Amino acid sequence: MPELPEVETIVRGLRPHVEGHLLQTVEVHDPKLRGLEGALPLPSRVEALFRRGKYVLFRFRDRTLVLHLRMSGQLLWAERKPAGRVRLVLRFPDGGVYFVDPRRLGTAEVVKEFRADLGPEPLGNLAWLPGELQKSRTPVKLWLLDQRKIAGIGNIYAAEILFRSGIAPDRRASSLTRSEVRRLKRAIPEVLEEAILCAGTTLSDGGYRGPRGELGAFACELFVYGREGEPCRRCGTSIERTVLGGRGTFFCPRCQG
DNA sequence: TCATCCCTGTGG
DNA sequence: CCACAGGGATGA
Repeated sequence: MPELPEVETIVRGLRPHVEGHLLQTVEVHDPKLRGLEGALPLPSRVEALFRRGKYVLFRFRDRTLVLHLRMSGQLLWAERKPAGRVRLVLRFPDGGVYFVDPRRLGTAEVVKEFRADLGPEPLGNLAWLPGELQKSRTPVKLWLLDQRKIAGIGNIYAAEILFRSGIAPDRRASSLTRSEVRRLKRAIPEVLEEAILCAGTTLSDGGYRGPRGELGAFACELFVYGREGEPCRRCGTSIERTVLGGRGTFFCPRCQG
C-alpha cells in the first residue's frame, strides 16, 4: 500500500521520463475514470511531476492531473503494456505511464488547482509538532494517520515510527512526555527517509512495486508491522496486534510500554 | 468523532 | 467461501 516513501520512489523514478516531455494521449480503460477523457489539451507538456502527501501530481501549464494510488495502485513506466489491470495509460513518445490497480480504489482527476486538506510534509521542519500533539487527545497512532495533521504516513510507517519512538500506539497525543515527543520528532523523518533509501516496502503480498516493477526493500527493515506473534527484533518479546480506529495495529508491548 | 462505503485478491 | 486488507470521502 503506497505511503509517502513508495509514492516518493515512484515520482523520482518516473520524473526523468515525464518531466519536460509531451503527453501524447490519455487512454482510459476504466469507466470510473471516464472523466479524464478530453480533460487535457493534447499533446501537453508536463511542466513538473511531484508528490504531496500520498498524491502524485502531474502539473501542466494550466491544469493538474491528480492521482491517488490508495491500496493497490501502481504507476509503471514501460515501453509496452505491463501485466495486470491497467486502468489508465499516459502515453509519451518513448513509452507510457501505466496506472495498474487491481482493486480499482485509486483515483485520477484533472483539476484547475490541486486542493486537499493536507497537513505539513513530515520531511520538512517539524518544529510545529510538539504544539500540535499537545492539542489532540486522539491516540497518537490515529494522529499520525490523519492526513490533515501530517501528510503521507500510513499504517505501516505509523507502526514503525511508534516502535522506534518507544511509544504505545494508543497513547493519547497530548499525554506524551517531552522526551517521547522528542523521540517521535526524530523518528518520523528517520523512518521515512530510510524507507525511501530502500525504495519503499513490498509486503509478502507483493502489492507495491516501484516505477519499473522493482520490489521495495524496506520490508526487511520492519520491526513490528505484520509481525504478530514473532519475537521483537530488539527484546524478543512477542509482537502483539490490536485494532485501533478499525486498523490493524502492531507493537511490542515491552519496547512500547 | 465514528461508522460506512468503495473494491477485489488472497489467506484462513 | 467468507472475512480481511485499508486511505480517504462521506454522512450520521
